[in-house]
Parts: sequence; structure tokens; C-alpha cells
Amino acid sequence: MDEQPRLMHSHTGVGMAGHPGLPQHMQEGTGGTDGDGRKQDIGDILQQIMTITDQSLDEAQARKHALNCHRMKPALFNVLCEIKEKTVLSIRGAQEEEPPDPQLMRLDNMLLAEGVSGPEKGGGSAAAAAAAAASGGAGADNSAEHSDYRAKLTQIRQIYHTELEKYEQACNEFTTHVMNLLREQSRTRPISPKEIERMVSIIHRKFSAIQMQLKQSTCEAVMILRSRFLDARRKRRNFNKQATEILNEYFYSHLSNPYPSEEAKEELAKKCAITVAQVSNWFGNKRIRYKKNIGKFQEEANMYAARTAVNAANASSHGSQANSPSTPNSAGGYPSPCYQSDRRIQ
DNA sequence: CCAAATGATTATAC
DNA sequence: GTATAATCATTTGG
Repeated sequence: MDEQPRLMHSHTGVGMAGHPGLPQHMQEGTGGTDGDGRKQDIGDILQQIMTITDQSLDEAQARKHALNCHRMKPALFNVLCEIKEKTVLSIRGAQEEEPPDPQLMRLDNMLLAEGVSGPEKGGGSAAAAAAAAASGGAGADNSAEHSDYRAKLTQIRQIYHTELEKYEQACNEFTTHVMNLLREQSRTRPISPKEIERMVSIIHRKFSAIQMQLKQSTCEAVMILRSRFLDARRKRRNFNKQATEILNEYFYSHLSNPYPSEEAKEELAKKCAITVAQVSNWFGNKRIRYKKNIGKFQEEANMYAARTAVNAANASSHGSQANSPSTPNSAGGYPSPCYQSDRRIQ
């Protein structure tokens, strides 16, 4: 039972002294007059190293100083260097350059596009204006909301930048602290500049992960802001009576095939002073809502059919009886109302 | 104030 | 790319 410590001790003592890889000058140094005294020294030093964590800071500081000044220190240091040299290779293999994170790039691009991370003014408002113009058919009336949006965006940008700066500062502080610590430690323990570099890059990676979270949440905030202010649903205006009439007229006179071609849509858009996309929306909504409840639209359908019939009759002046009020309609998936005017499209 | 109407967006399919 | 169906957000009319 009590053989273990003794064996350990003897192994350490003899092993160290007789180590084949021990530097030359150390062997020379130890191989002086009294070998026993030297062995005792090494044992003491090792003992001190092993128990250094048990001591208070002041004590440890004192001991460290003592160790630093010890005449054996350079020799031991060299041993440590050698051990390090052997073990550090395995670490170096695992250390690789990582490619730029696509997620981070996406976030960066978005922040830049939204004008959060870009130049102070111009980019953001221009993008917002473009988006607003694209989604809003009415135009010019949204300057108040627009400025509100810009103000909120500026707020987000300010928060983002102050946070970013805070993180950067903390990162720098921490980095210099660690570097100082490592430099300080490099006096007693072999630390190559490369290792310090590696440590710094690890720290930077950790901090950039935190930065990514910041960017993520900022992106989310911008998205919410966008949906809040730039969503066209939020500032919907009904079309004027005239436009609705034109659209309905077309719809009910092409009831068997209510799919206006691109040219027809453009013409309708021009006549109604709305965009082609709005015409498409209108027809999409109309088709589905008509199909869903034909009964509800019956009256409307008859009215428009009758009106177009009258218009056609008026247009072709007198003597033309091309349009009968009871034209049958059998084509297409849309059942017809009582009245059906002419339909010729495509 | 409520429900219907309505324009816009989204998800899904072809 | 478009069409459809469901849904959202707002306006409108009682």
C-alpha cells in the first residue's frame, strides 16, 4: 500500500535526472559536486509547483517570484519547452481556418440592404422609399408614415451600433487582458506567439458569435418594422366607383373566361388608374369570390350584363339587335347569370 | 361597434 | 411564370 508513493517519488526523481532527452547543459549542471542536493532542489521545486494552486494570491506571487529567480529555472523551462514542442503538434493539426459563415453573410447583407449597417443616411431611406413606392399604388400620401418608419429604423440602427461598439470594446478589452496574461505567463511557461494568436482568434470567434446574435435580433426587429409599416395591407384604399365598374364590366362580360390577357390587364389598369398587379389581384379575388358564392353575385351579374348589353346596343347605334338579353352561356367553369352580353377575348 | 366587403399577401400547385 | 385558396388588415355601411 505504501509502496505507491515511494515508487512514484523514486520514479520522478530518478527519471528526471536520468532522462535521455534532457538538455545537455542541465545534465552538466546537475552533474556537479553533490547530486543529492540537486535532487532535493528539483523535488522542492516540483512540490512547489504542485501545491501552488492551494496558496493565496500573495503567497503564490511570492513563490512565483522565488521560482523565477531560482537558478534552476532556465533549465526547467527548457524541459517544459521540449515537452511542449512534442505535444503542441497534435493541437496544431486540429486548428484550421474556417470558411465565412453563410448565415452571417446573409445577415450582413440584409442589414446593409436595410441601411442599418451601411452609411448613416441615404441607403435606408432610399430602400424604404423604393419599397413603399412598389407596394403602394396611391403614392405621395404616405410621407408621414414614411418618416415614422425612418425614425424607427434610425432608432434600431442606433441601438445596433451602440451594442456593436460595446461588444467590440469588450472584445478588445478581453483580448488585451488575455494577451497580457499569456505574455506574463510566458515567463514561466513556454507560450509561443502563435499560441497567443490562436487564443486571440478563439476569443474573436466567440465574440463574433455574440455579434451574430445581435445581428439576428436586429434583423428580426427590422423585419417586424417592415411588416408593420410597409405591408400594403395596412394602408389599403378601396378603388373608386369608376374603377370598380370598369373591372366588373369586364368580368361579367367575360364570365365564361374571366382571365384577361396581359394586354387587357394593362388597358384595364390604365383605364382604372391602378397598377397591372392590382388588376390581377382584383380578378383573382373576384373569380374566387364569385365562384364561392354565385348566388350572392347574381344580382350584380345581371345588372352589369344588362348594362353592357344596353351599351353595346347604343354603341352600334340603331337597327342592331346583336345582343339578346337572354344569350345562353354554356362554356367555361363559371355558371352564367340570366343576362349575358357578348364575350370575345383572346 | 360589428359584420360584410375588399384589396393585398401568402402558401400551394401546376 | 400564373391561378387558386386561405388569410390578413383595413374600409365601409348599418
